[in-house]
Amino acid sequence: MPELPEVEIHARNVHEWGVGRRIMGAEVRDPKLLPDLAELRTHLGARVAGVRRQAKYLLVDLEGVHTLTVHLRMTGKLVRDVYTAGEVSKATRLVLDLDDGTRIRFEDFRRFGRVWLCPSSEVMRLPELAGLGPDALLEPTSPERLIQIAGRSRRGIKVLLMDQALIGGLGNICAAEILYRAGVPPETPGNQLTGRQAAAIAAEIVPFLEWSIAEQSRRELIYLGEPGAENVFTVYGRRGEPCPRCGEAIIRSVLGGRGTYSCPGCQKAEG
DNA sequence: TAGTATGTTGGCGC
DNA sequence: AGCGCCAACATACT
Repeated sequence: MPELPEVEIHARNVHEWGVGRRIMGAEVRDPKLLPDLAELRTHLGARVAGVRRQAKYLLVDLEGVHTLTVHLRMTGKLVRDVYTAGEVSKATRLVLDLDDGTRIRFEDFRRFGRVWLCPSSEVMRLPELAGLGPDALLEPTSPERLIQIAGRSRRGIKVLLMDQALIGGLGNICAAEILYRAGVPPETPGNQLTGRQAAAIAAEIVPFLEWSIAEQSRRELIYLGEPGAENVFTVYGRRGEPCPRCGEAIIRSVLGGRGTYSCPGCQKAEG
């Protein structure tokens, strides 16, 4: 269930596997994913010119100025295997075969993922991407901007961090972990955030993202909840466990309809 | 069995 | 307008 770090890892993987390679085969196994298979087929033979990430979107630029945009949503993954004729799992929604025998499969058992194909010049005009705020990693949020964003809203700071129109890329895990690092309670209304708190949050965003990317790059990417997954996070998914810093039990609450993990000892209200 | 799920959109009501 | 809440999407694991 990917957020910015997981999508970044996917982007790096697909870059490594695909850049300079020609896409020689495309099989859409779920028409709902990409109804216009014929359009994709017109790009067979095109080289992959580049792979980018914008917030939680993965952009595969094809030679010939078209871009394949992918959103993995909750359970999407792009995996590589060596070309084999025949069996593909039920979760496979798209198969791309490259000219060196590499096969890239889009696996997505919950089928929430989405793919778009459009001229590269129009990518950022897709309704889904047009409303995105600055990317959390590529265009770091300054304390000043965070104060500006937060000050206008009564919503909880965690909900604000997750609002893709304000900052692109942060999801439920990132928001919880960043607020834990910053020592700020997730329910703190934006307009009650102190300058110190805003500065602490802004200072933790990029370091957390870089840590998460590096940490999860060390092994095969397995989402929490999948068999064999290892929870590398400090508070997320750890209700009842002792905080490694203060020893108090991690609590779970609900904010904006999402499970929210925090440490009552380390994240105390100010002012 | 009920609860939970790292995402996003759209609707309803206050 | 802003905000909270809920359902929908579809499936698996505990």
